[in-house]
Amino acid sequence: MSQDDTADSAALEAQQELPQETRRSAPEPGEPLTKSVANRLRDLIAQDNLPAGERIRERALAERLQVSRTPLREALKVLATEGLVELFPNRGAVVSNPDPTEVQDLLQVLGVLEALGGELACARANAADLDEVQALHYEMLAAYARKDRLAYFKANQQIHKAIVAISGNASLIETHARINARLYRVRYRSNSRNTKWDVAIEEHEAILAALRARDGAALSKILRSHLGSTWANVSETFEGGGENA
Amino acid sequence: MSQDDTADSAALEAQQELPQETRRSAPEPGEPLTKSVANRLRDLIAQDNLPAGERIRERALAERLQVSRTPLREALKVLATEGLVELFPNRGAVVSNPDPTEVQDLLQVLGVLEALGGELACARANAADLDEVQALHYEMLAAYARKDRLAYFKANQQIHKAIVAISGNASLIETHARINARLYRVRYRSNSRNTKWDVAIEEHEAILAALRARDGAALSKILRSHLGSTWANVSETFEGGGENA
DNA sequence: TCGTCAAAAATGGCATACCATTTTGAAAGA
DNA sequence: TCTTTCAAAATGGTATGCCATTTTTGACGA
Repeated sequence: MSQDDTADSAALEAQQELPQETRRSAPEPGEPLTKSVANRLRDLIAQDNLPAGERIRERALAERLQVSRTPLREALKVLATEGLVELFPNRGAVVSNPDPTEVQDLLQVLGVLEALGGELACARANAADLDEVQALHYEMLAAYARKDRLAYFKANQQIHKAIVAISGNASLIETHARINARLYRVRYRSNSRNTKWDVAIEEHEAILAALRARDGAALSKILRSHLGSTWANVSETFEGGGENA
Repeated sequence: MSQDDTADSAALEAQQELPQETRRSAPEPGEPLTKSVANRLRDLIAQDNLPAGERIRERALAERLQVSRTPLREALKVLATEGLVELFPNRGAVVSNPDPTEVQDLLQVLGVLEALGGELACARANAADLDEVQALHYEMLAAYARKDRLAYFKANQQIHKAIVAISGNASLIETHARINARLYRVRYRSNSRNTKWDVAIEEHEAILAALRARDGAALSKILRSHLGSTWANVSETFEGGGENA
């Protein structure tokens, strides 16, 4: 596990900074335990704190999370529905570890979802929306300049999320987030290894331009092909080192 | 509730014939109760046997299904994740009843999913695939000729499902099915009321032609606009009689 | 040394019990 | 008659216990 050090240390960093802007340090009062546990599990999975491919022991994990098995089991069912874990009857749960084909499929779906998001965003964005995306873009450039991979990755994710959010289509937003969550770990690893940031930056410039020009068709096209580049990066990761079964 | 009779009697018919080809009469041995219960609930919801908008009593429903609350609750969490029911902390679950905006959003997403499905299907379909879709198309025409709304509806659904299935993209197939499930009830109602079958038939002819010609771009476009017609029908239903809160 | 197999331990599946919150409904007051 | 109140009932949330299945293990035999 030589060249994984970068990825792993970055993953360690991520333990403090949570994916997206989901801080779940404070479990709101009155919030059902099941929901809280599900959120915590999502974070543990995204940050690779719950080893992918390994069997999940309900009793042990329940104790670790300081809850009984009931809410934990309910949460696991939810995560299984979301595709983050797989359930094997009478044989427990395992954190999903998508193979290259699955990742490719997921990216393809994500592509058309973002394409739709971009199309709608061009039609609906107001000035504040555009400014916010622009701001996120600058944040990403800042992270790029500092070669801060984690910050870069997160800003990048937020830009795509923001564009989809502008669409105003609740179903699209939710579906996009769901697919994205399933890809999070893989893309994170890919990001921490990949060196070709330049291409992505250029594509993002084009994205910004199309959005500002409200050219829905163009933005749509760019966003879809943008995920093509993502696949190019991710697939390298697969070829490179497959340290997880 | 005058003009609802047609819809309701058709819904009654549907109680015997299950949506899609999902017959769950025989719960396989060894299948977890939670899964089985989730399946049964999906059917109950699709067929309007679980009144939309009404509060679900866990104890009562558990008794009705002859299981304890534990697997029922686990199943409800799953259905909530799928968007088929909504959970209110400490206040139980309710069968989701999408408002017009939600339906529009869902249809929009379904549109790009089917567009992608069609594109991929054109590239991957083999002779048998094409023949099967053609067969389903004829079945639909048969139902049309007999004015058998239920059969027509189901054949229609199956055609779209089949095209997406040909894509071979597992994530797409799953996401498509998930969104479709959320629209099932609404579309069913719309189908049983709507009189303009002709348009849909024509569009389906075009779909078939594009698929046979393996014209991915064309099929993609048709499928997306096809759901525009669906929205036209469904929205009428909303304007017409809103018998459910 | 390796494979087999049965007993024991561990695990997941499900039911039940108990608690906190919500809902109900009847009595009291305006 | 319409509110308000508050206690009883019902409901959802969580923990625990038991059972069936699976996994482990170590003794036995090839």
